[in-house]
Amino acid sequence: MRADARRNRDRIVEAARELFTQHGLSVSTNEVARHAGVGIATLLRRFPTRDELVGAAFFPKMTGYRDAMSAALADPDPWHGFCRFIETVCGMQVADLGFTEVLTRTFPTARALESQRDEVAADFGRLIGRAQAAGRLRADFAHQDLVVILMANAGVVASSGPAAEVASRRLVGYLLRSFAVDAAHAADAADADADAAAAHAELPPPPSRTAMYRAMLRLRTAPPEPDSSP
Amino acid sequence: MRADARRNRDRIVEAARELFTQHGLSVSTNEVARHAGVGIATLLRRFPTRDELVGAAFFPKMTGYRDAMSAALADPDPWHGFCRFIETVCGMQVADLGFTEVLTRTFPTARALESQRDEVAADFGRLIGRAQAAGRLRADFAHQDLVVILMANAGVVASSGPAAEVASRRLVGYLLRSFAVDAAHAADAADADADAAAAHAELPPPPSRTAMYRAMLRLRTAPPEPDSSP
DNA sequence: GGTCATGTGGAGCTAGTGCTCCATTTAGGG
DNA sequence: CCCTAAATGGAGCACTAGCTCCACATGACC
Repeated sequence: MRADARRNRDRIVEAARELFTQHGLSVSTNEVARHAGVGIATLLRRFPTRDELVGAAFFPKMTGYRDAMSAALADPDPWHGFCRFIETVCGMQVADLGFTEVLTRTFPTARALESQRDEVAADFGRLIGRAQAAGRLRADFAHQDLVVILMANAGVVASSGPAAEVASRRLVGYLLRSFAVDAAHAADAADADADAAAAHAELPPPPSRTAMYRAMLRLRTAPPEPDSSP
Repeated sequence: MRADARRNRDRIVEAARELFTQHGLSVSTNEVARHAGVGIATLLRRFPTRDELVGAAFFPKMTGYRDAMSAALADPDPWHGFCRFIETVCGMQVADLGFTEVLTRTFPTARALESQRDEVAADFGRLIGRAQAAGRLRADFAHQDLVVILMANAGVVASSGPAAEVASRRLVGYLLRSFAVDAAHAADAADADADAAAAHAELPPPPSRTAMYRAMLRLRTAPPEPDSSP
């Protein structure tokens, strides 16, 4: 790759990062090119699809996301680590309008981005397990709930403008309180899980993992029947 | 008003209702006119601003919203009424993509719509008061939290496609659990409020009412200083 | 320093938006 | 049944979007 090409590529990514952060993913391709000081053609040649541009722009942020997970798993207090992770990630959504959307979608062609997301998803299972084993996270918390949390927080961030930070904190505060095992029951510790689940059977079931994955692909239709005939 | 004009007006409102429900408020004016079988000019003459069209299209839904509040206030069990209201309204969001947005915005020029919203807001204060007095709703629940809930649920509905119903129920389940006074503390009843608030001081503060109102106006900037000099 | 593959920018295409203007049609009171 | 005020619809305006094409320029290897 020629030096000037590399330089332009970097300028495009930088411009995309800035604009996406401030205005969300809806920013037009033209505007990114203009802001980067390059022609539209240059941008389009480098990033033929929007997903690739998004992937390049948010790769560093996604690394930050993974780091938040590493920190959470390294926390000696599993429940504290769990809470910190949720708070940190929702805070990242508040600070970056584009990342808010990135966390509730999936971009299949941006492989580097998605592989980081997958790592976090895998580790999230471990984080949940530790917090539940410690008797602090309710047994009815499901892996899929992370996506629900991120979508809910995205809604608050997208709609509440300058109040986003306060409103988001409030939502996260409510949710974490709901995920925690009641203080009154905490003494029973680890083996209280079954009890807790039974006592709070009113909690509606989580969506299936595949349903949430399909949602993140922005597929608006039900999955096709595996029937071969029309 | 001539009979054919009235007929066309009704067809426009009906078309808007259908399209907004299925695809959200982003549907173009042209498309509404086409779907209604009238010219663009006819639509524009009847509804010079988008807000007026939205107002006309969602007036009946807003009446349903008010009815949900009436039913909640009529419930002999204040806590049950409170929960039913939240569940019903979030269910209305799931069933109608346009209404989802209507509930997180305000449309100052659509007076009939907004006056119904205001009534509900006023009654919501009463609903909260009753549920708190009954010792079932935590004292730290604030009036403004309704908007936060609606925005959060809107985020889930907007992003989770066919899984919206399940995901929304899950979110609402978590939230209601968080709003409830702990079963362990419930015995203390009404005068436990102060205790409950103190014991759960970790809950972040709610956004101010004016901040949320400004957010619903979709004002993306901080309020201007009341300073007269530039 | 010459050469050419590599890279560039913007004019130009299509498509869709909100909105205006005006020649034509039509309802409905007399 | 007729006549006019009321109502209509679509062509036309200015704008923005994504995306393609191609004449031109420039970096880097020899």
